[in-house]
Amino acid sequence: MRILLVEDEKKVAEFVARGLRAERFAVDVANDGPSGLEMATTYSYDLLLLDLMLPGLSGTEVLKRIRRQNAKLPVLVLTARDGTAEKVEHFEAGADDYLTKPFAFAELLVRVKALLRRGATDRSSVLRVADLEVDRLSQQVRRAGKRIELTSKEYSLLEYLASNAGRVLSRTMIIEHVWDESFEGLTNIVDVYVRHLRSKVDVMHPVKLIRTVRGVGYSINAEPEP
Amino acid sequence: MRILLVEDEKKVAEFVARGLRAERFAVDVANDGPSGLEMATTYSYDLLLLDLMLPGLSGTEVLKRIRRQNAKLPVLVLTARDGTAEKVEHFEAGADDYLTKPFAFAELLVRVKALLRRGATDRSSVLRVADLEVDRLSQQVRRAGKRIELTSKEYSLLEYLASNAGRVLSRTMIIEHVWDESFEGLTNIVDVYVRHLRSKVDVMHPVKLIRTVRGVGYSINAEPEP
DNA sequence: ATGTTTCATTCAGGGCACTTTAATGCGGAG
DNA sequence: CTCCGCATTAAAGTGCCCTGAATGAAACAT
Repeated sequence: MRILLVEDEKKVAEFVARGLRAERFAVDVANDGPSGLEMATTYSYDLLLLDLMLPGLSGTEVLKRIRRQNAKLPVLVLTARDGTAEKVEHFEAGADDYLTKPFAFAELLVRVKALLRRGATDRSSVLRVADLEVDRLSQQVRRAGKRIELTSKEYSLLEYLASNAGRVLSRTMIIEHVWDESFEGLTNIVDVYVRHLRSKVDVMHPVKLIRTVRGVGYSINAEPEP
Repeated sequence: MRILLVEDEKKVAEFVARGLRAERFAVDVANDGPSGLEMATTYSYDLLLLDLMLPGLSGTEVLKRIRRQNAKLPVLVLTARDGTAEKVEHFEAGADDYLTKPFAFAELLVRVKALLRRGATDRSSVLRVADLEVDRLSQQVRRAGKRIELTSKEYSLLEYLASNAGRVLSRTMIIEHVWDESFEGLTNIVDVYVRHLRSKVDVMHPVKLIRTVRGVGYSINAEPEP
C-alpha cells in the first residue's frame, strides 16, 4: 500500500512517515504543495495524507486540483484549526476525513486503516488463495496453517499479488504499487523478490501458487493451469 | 494502566490526558466516535472515558457497541447535561459511572481510581507472559518467581509490551505511550530501553521473551516463533 | 553547598539483515 | 543455433539495530 504524505513540518513528516513505514506502508513525502500535487498526479497512491497549512499553494487548492484528476483517491486531511466552518470547507474540497493537530499517531493509524478498508472492494481483512492466508491487519501470513515470516518488501509484494489473485500483474504495475517513488530504469528487483517469496511460500508445497506468465508478468492462482 | 479517552473537544482532551499521564496512566485519545470505537476494540484498555457529546456517531451508540464486545471494561461517561432521563439512559447503555461537565480534574481522578479499584477485584491486575509476572498495582515484576527491580521508564515499557503481548509494537507507538512527546526527531531511546529491559528480564534465562521484528518494532511473546 | 548515586538520554561505532544490482545459467520459440 | 525472457546466485550497498560509553538531570546524603 502506497501513501503520499504532504507536510511541510519536517519533524511531523518524519514522525508520521516512520510510524507508517513500520506498518509496512510505502510512504513518499512531499514538503510543499506544488511537489505534493506533482507527485500525486505522477504516481499512483492508495491514500493521501495532506497537511492544509502549507507554504505557497494553499492545501485546499492542492486538494481540489488532485480531486480533479483522481476522484477516488482517499484523502485524510491534517489541520491545525478546528472551526466548524473549516470542517465543512474540507469536506467540500474533497477530504474523506480529517484530523486536527496535535494528534496521536495511534489515532492517525486507525483512520488511515479505516479509509483504506473502505476503499477496498472486499471488506474482509484476510486474503485467501487456496491454503494461503494473508491477514492484512496483523500482517501475518500462513500456508496450510503454518506461519511464514516475511520481510517488509516480501510482504508488500505478496499482499499485492494476493489482492489481485487470478489477475496477471506486470512488473511495472508491481513496482508502482510495492516500491516508492525512488525507482527508475531497468531492474530485475521484482524477479528477485518473486524468488524470495517462492522460496518461503511455494517451495515446501507441491502446489505452486505463484505463476510466471511469460512476456507479461506474475500472478497468484488458486488453480494453476497446465 | 491504560485509559482510552474519547473526546472531541481538543482542549478538554489535552487537559484530561495531561493530568492522567501525570498520574502515570498511559492515555490514548480518540477525537470522535468511530475511531474511539475502533481503538477500543483493537487495543486493550483498563478504562474508558467517554464523552457523550460526539459529532457523527452518538456516544451512546458507541458505548453500546463497545459493550457488545467487552462487557467488563469499566466506563466513565462524561456528559454536558444532567437530566434524570439521561442518567438512566447512560446506565442502561452500559456506563459504570458518569460525570457532568464542567468538572474538576480532582473529581475525575477520584472516580477513575474508584472504577479501576473495583475492576481490579474481579479482574486480575497481574499481567502474565510465560514465567514473567507484571503486577500493575504494586508495579512489581517477577521472572520465574524472582523479583526484578526496574526503573520507572523500564517498567512503563515492559507494562506496555506485556499488555499487548503477541502484538508487534512499532517504535512510534512505544514512544507515544511510554514517553509523552510526539513528533520528536530521530531518537533510539526505545532501542536503548529495550536493551536495559533485556539485561534485566531476559539475560539470565534461556527463553528470550522480548523479540525484535526488524524494520517494524518489538513484541513480547510467550512462545517465540521459530 | 558539595559530592554521590541513580536514572534518563544522546551519540557514535560496528555488525548484520535486508535490499538492490549485476552477472551468469537455463530453456523455450523461431 | 541463436535470441530473448526468466531464474538463480553472488556480491555490493544500505539502513537498521545493538551496544557501550559519555553526558545531563535529578534525588539524596554528607
